[in-house]
Amino acid sequence: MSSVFKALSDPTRRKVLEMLRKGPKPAGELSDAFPVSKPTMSAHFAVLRDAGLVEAERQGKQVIYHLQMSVLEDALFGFARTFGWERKDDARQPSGLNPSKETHDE
Amino acid sequence: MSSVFKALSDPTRRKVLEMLRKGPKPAGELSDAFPVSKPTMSAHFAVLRDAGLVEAERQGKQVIYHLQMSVLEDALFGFARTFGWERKDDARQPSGLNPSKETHDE
DNA sequence: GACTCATTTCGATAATTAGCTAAATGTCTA
DNA sequence: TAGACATTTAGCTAATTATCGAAATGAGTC
Repeated sequence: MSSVFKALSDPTRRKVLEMLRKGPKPAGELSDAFPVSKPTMSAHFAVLRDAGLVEAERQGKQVIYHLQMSVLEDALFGFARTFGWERKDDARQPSGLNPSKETHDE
Repeated sequence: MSSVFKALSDPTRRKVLEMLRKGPKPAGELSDAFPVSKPTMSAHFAVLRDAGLVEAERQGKQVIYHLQMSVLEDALFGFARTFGWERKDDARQPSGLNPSKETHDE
């Protein structure tokens, strides 16, 4: 959970996630949208990957990044829920499913 | 917005916010709940203050910290909304009120 | 196999962070 | 005003972060 919020604490990374909202995109296309070097963007991707917020899929020469909505969802609303907030259309699995979903804090 | 997520990226600070959920508490009482020094906790409070997530009120010798729910709410759901999620009982002000509410990103 | 393209890894640097102890500040009480 | 108490500031260190250019890797193409 910390790693997700850490990932979200950078505006570049938040914008990357927003770009991926519309669908998977190659690293290069994402990188081109920001005024920093490719290696720097690659480091940002690594932070997002480590937080589980995106997944990388090699496709020929390119690496395609996919947004993992559920991870974002779980962190955001999991935390919000401890403050008594709920989201509309809460369609979480009834408990019993989702065996070891790493819900623990830290 | 970055500063809020940065503040939330530390488990100690998240737990402080959760403790404050039940009501305002003095710095000392909050500090005693964690296995780190008072100065370290004071630094955590400063991060939370700078993010606007808490406010400090001097009351005699003590400093009482108050949770600013609305700031947490705005950051969490403001971001969630860019992903198409909504919160139950969304009672935000109809637009036109809340003149310069600092909604800009970064 | 050599070239090119897309991306990541390496190695470096500057800035930020979390933590500590010791010292300073602010406020009440005797 | 001298203590005592609650908290913060100062000064330090070790670890992490964001950034870069250069080099390495992986995958297709000629």
